[in-house]
Amino acid sequence: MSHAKKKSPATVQSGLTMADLAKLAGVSKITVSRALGESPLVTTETRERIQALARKHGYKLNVSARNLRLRRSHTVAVIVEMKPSSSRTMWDPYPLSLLGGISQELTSAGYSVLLTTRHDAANAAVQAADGLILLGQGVHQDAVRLYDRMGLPMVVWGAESGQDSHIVVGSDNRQSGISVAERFLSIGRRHPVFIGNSDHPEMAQRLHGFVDELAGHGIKPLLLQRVDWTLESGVDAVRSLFNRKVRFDSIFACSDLLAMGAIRALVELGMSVPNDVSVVGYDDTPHGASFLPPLSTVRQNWQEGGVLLARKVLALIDGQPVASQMLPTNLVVRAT
Amino acid sequence: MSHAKKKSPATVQSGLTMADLAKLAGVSKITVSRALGESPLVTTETRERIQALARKHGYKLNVSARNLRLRRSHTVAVIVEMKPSSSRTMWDPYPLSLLGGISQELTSAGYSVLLTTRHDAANAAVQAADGLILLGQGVHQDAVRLYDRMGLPMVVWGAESGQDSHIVVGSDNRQSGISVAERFLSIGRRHPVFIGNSDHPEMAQRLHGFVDELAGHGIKPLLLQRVDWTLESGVDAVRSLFNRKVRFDSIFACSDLLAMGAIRALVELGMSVPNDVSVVGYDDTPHGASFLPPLSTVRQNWQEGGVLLARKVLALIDGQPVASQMLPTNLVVRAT
DNA sequence: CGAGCGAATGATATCGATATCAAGATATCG
DNA sequence: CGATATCTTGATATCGATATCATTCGCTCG
Repeated sequence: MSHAKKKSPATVQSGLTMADLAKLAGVSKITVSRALGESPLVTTETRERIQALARKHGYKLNVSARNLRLRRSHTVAVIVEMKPSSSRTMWDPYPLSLLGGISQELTSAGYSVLLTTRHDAANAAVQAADGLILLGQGVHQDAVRLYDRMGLPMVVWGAESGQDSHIVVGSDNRQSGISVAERFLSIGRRHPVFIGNSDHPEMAQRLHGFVDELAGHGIKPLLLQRVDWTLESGVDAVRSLFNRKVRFDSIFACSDLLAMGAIRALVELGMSVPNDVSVVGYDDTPHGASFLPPLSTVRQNWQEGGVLLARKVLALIDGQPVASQMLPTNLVVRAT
Repeated sequence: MSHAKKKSPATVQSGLTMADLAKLAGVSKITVSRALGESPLVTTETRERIQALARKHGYKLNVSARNLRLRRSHTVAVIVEMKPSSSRTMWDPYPLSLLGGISQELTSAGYSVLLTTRHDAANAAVQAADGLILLGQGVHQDAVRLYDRMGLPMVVWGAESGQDSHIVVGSDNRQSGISVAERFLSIGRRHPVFIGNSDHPEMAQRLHGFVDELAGHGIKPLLLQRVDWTLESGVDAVRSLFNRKVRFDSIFACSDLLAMGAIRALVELGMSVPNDVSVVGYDDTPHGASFLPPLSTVRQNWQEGGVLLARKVLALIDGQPVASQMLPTNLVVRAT
């Protein structure tokens, strides 16, 4: 019966199995499996013969079958927080760069990248994943905890919260805050303002670094809480400072958009950047570099972050010990 | 022998199979399969009983096993062109929005989204996919052809080239060009300039629409070829126009960055926007909306595009007839 | 020269789900 | 009331790869 499968080789879309290859090579299935799997159990000669045969006939491994037998999916699920509207995350470039790094690293390790949004993550395929990478979960610590309970190897992009059981990879937000503070101090600024959302873990870290470093010099910055990271929000923030007649000479904004908005408002209000007020943004977006005046900002290395995220999950899957890690950032000093 | 598997239910990580469920319910595996698969072949009563049991014990379908048996992967591979450096595609927001739409639609149809970069696409998992979606392949028609040969259902984001065998979904670039032309004509502009890369299929379509519509009014726009879509490139373009003493009164730039660069150069050269020169950009980036003056631009609906891409692949996989489709764009008239 | 050893290969069972066909239970009809 | 149609369930084979144990063959060494 099983010999009755006479598929015309070109008709059926590459329906070549190991059994077929085995017959062609005059060996058994298992030998084919070993030959293709670089097992040392077969002669170099047979291995090469079979590999050549496989190449010639365009043999393709059936991933499902292998995964079934091996009881692993060779898949890492990447869960991205994507809000449906034009909110920040949706427009921000960073997930894509991160994704690039992740995809590159995982694929070259023979893993697949399964992309899902937070809402869909109950998916059977996600639950079958060998590991999990969470992106953009910043505000949703509860979501993180939810996935944590799935018991899978998991790495999260974001800020270290100290109390979490999972591995975190992110930019060194705290150090960023310190660097900006140092910069402000070095150019003699004494009345700094921080614009951002302190409820957001990553921004909170920046704030802490900023505050702590300044405190060492007896300076207490003003926190201007802003939930939106839009340009308008930056404009608005500076106006409110002005209306409240607050004295300030430097601004650390948590996004380039906020920073540019702030600068615009400053200029409108007759102040000079950077003479009267220094401004530093965050993210090093292309707009910032071309802004007038060119924006000083903090740059994160997304690509490398993605690679690191991937390496950590793989190590976890492999049972190796893994630690959280924060990537250094660069303070890019331009004109502001 | 096969009865010897006594796994302690809590120890093994959710190692519950249909066979286990069957034993618990006192039925056969196949009945469980049918009950969970909403098959009409089982009584409503048993179906519900088994579903409840499955929920209670946290049963999880083994995707590999099902895919193996069904000879399909229930997976659509999304191949994204991601250049390693800080090139446009890397930073552009659009792939993420597209990805959002794709992921949403595919996941809710029970499919998985396999993310890969162009380089990794020889991957076994990709070749096992039931369908392919290509993003950001704009310039690389050769790449498209390569995947086309895999013989999988395939949908490409981009511009319709007329000679291709595959399905294309994209924004109606040609209509966009027409709309901008109409706009320029309606406000009495007679010396329009197009800034962009005519080698890029999507931009070429915009150019054609633009040129054709203007030709109907006896006007021939000037094409300013620019490979980079940066702000600097826009500045540079306008300067070169100025140096060549070209007369112009309107600019259609193929990206918001180009447009903003152009405007900056215009202002520097003492011209007024929009009094002397009208400018329209492309993409409706958040920066553009907040630009001073607020940028007029063409908006594409990425999210919807993603959903549409997904629906088309699914239809193709399903064997239904499918046609290419171009999504309408919106000309957002602001101050420029 | 035969026991014993290692290298290379193979036969079989198995991973977990579903298609197919068979069979038992129940209902319907003349 | 018996026969056939319908409904529900089950036994078995199967998808394609790999782990395990068995087997074959050639070779070394006492």
